Amino acid sequence: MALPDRFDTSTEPELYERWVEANCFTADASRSTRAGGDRDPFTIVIPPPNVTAILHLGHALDGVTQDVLIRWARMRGQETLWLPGTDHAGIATQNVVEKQLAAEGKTRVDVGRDAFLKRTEAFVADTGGTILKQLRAIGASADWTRTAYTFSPELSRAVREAFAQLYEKGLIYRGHRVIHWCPRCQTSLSDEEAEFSDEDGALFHITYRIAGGDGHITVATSRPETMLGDVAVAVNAKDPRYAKLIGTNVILPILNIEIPVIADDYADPEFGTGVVKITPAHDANDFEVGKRHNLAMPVVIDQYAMMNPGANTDVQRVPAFVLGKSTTEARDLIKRSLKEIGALEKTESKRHAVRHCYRCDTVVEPRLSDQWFVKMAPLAKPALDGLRAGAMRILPQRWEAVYVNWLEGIRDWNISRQLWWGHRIPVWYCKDCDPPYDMHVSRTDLTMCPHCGSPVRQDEDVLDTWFSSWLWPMSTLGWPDDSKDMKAFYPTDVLVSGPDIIFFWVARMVMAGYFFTGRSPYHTVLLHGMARDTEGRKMSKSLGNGLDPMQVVKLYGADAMRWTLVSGMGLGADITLDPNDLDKTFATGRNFVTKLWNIARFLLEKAGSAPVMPVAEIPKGTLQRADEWILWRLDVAIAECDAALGPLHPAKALATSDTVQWAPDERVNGMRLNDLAETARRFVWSELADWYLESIKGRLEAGGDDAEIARAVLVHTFDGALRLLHPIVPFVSEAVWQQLPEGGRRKEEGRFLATARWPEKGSAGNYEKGKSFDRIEAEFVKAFRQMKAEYAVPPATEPEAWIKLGDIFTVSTDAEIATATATISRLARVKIPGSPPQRDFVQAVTASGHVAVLAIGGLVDIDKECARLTGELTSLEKQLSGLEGRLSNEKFTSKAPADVVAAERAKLAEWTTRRQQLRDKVQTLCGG
RNA sequence: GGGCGAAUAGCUCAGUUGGUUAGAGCGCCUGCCUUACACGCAGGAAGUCGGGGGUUCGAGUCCCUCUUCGCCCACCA
Repeated sequence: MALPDRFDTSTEPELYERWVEANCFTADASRSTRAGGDRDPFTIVIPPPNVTAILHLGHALDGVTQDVLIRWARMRGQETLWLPGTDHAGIATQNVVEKQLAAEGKTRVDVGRDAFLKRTEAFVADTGGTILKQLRAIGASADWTRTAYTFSPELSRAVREAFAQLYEKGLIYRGHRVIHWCPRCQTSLSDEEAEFSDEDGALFHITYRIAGGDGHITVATSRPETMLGDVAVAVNAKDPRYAKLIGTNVILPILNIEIPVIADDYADPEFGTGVVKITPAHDANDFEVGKRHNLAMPVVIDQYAMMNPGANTDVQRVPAFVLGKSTTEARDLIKRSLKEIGALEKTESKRHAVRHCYRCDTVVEPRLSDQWFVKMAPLAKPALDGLRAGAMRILPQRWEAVYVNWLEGIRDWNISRQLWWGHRIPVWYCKDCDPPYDMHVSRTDLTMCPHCGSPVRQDEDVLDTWFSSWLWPMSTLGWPDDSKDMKAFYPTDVLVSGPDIIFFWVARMVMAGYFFTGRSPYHTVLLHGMARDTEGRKMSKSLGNGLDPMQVVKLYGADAMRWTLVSGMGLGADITLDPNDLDKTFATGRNFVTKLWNIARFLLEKAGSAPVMPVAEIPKGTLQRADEWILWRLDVAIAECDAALGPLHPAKALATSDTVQWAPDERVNGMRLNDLAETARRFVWSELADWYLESIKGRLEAGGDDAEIARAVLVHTFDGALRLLHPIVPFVSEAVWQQLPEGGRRKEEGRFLATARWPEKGSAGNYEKGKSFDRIEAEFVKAFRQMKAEYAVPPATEPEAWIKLGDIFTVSTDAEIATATATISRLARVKIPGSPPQRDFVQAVTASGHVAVLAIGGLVDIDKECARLTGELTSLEKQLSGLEGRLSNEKFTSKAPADVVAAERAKLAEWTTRRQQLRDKVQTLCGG
């Protein structure tokens, strides 16, 4: 059957549907060895994208990486599960819907909580999940029968269970403190959600007069507007400048009220003036100081970051001239006012880190409020121990330090959000009960108080989105139930993600895994890099430098994109792509896919589709040297691909055991997808297509038994190549594989390459002998081609003479090759041998054992050829003398490993021979 | 203020525990539309591996230092 000229990428979706219909991606829990089956499980849970997200390049990178691993594991015969799903994405989704409302001139408060939730649900039902369809388009071989959603009833149940368990063990508590508050989103944020960025600001030096005395002290602050909430100034007790002031009062400018000077180690004598103003309600550190000294905590900034009096305001602390102004306006007004009353000593400009909301980039306001927290230190310990014990590894390994550092300094996690879209906190309050019965944590909804029967009301807040995400590897498999999937697939194997969510997600999942199941949820964390543009900027929607993966799929096909991404990205390294030149950026992948397709076209057109004999059944001795060579190269490629991907599991991981441990020497092995790409490419293109395929053209045309052998070897090796390539380019490899002639292993397997077996080295025999073909390639063909190009031999020149060199191709000793080389050199004296085009080379290595030599006597430039040969000889002699020096150096021979020395000795012999050959050549051609 | 990463051919990047003459893709030059492939074939040019020291028989690889970029963390007002 003839294939079309090009791989029609518009057929990719059809192929995908066929895989799905054949259940290629559906995992069977009962086949897992953990559930009594006969296949080791291999599981990856997808980092769930936001339910309303559209696929961007980051997702594509993440998805393709996982898919390569998943497809590889599947071919390795594992019971493979890639569990897909989405995240309800509390703040992000709520923001989108709020924006829609804003466009209609409404706020969420206008529509009310219930209506807002209905609307958001409808919005998610309508637009959500787009990204999952897009993942199909890039070939993601996920098990869609298990698609999960963090806000589904099942996962919501897991969330409540987790909350309840943590609460019951005293690890969840309600705290009153200063937290990060986003005035736009109107919610608190965790430390991780409030991201730092450096901004130009100023340090204001403000004079506080000493009450009832002379003199003043100077306070430095970057946020003068908060002085309205000052209740004290702090100095360090060890600071001699201020020691005698401790216990006295100073006068807070503008408000003209007296506040005490207190001693606290928080004041750093080295920084600024050594005096710190204390605003307990609007700064997390000041809050701690305030608690230590039992200070009042007047609120002067409201939830919208406006200057307004709030709780604990003992006097009218917000004067009319700033009342109702934003903090930024207020900063200016206060500054002006301080200047007027002569209290502003100076301002110095300074860059400082300002926290921003990670969702809307609004400057975060520290705010005093009641929130729910998770006590993290007890959870962090097993996660640290697990990594140290080798139960888990992070690749690239340098990120392990980041993980450890964060866990060691971990702080309690604020998990309550003042949002509507999310898991409502499963706490009910009873008005009629006295403490401690006023608060009830429940796994089921409560309508009445379990103690007094009074009506109860549920906590208004919802949980941080990440509180559901951190359960993902368990909740998606059925936890808290002892489900079939939990048994069969938990713990999972690899987690693939970007390093930007180590804290948000990766580390927290490990903590949850240990706390709720006693085990790490995965043994390997693979962190890939990010996509950047040619200026090194991270690709993002806001910068407008994004690159739409769907556009790439449309233009070049999913495989071309996958190939470009995989082959272009080293372990953990960022990838640079040019969003303005897609043709150039994806040329690598597009060209490769086309090449693969064309090899298949050749195979089907020239070798036909009749069944071939299994290579292992070909009688010994009937294989040509080139056959053995390509079979040997396939084995080499298989070994290199296996090394690139490394072990599927730690060697010490027993499917049914609770202990998993990476040995130190295997801990950094594998996961080098770009090496897989490079090796497979080299094999199929540089070796199979460029050399082997060219060499058998004549044999195929000649027909007969030898043609059958060539066909069998061609089909076998191309089949092997397709298997190695399939994880990276699933579509084209599958499409081509479907057309391959029947024969050998393929016949016994299923209908899909997607579920065919990963090739094994040496499966068809031992072809080490094929190595000698390398010598032919290097010694003769290349030399011919070079000379031909150098002397500009017209390609159409007909071979004038055929020289019988059959023995050259049936022997491989150095001496015999030397003889052949000399023969050709002698000929060069009168007739320069130019290489034939590849087609002719084919004839050279067929059974005829002929080499074509072109007669171009008139073009011979003996001087030029002599110069070239002499140069080569000089260079070789130079290298040889270095080698001789090394080998006569006793230090080298005694200290270097034996195999290195042996290799050098072998090289010496080889080079010496080559030197002799070159000398002979020079002698013959140039007359000495 | 700490920590991490990057610096290798014009461009984008590989180079696993130190060990042949440092590789690939794209681009470039020469010649080819050779009956699978011009998204291709053959040949070629191109790198003092950021600078400087050091360890070693041997350094792109290990140590120190400097320079330039990038990232993360941190309660310094």
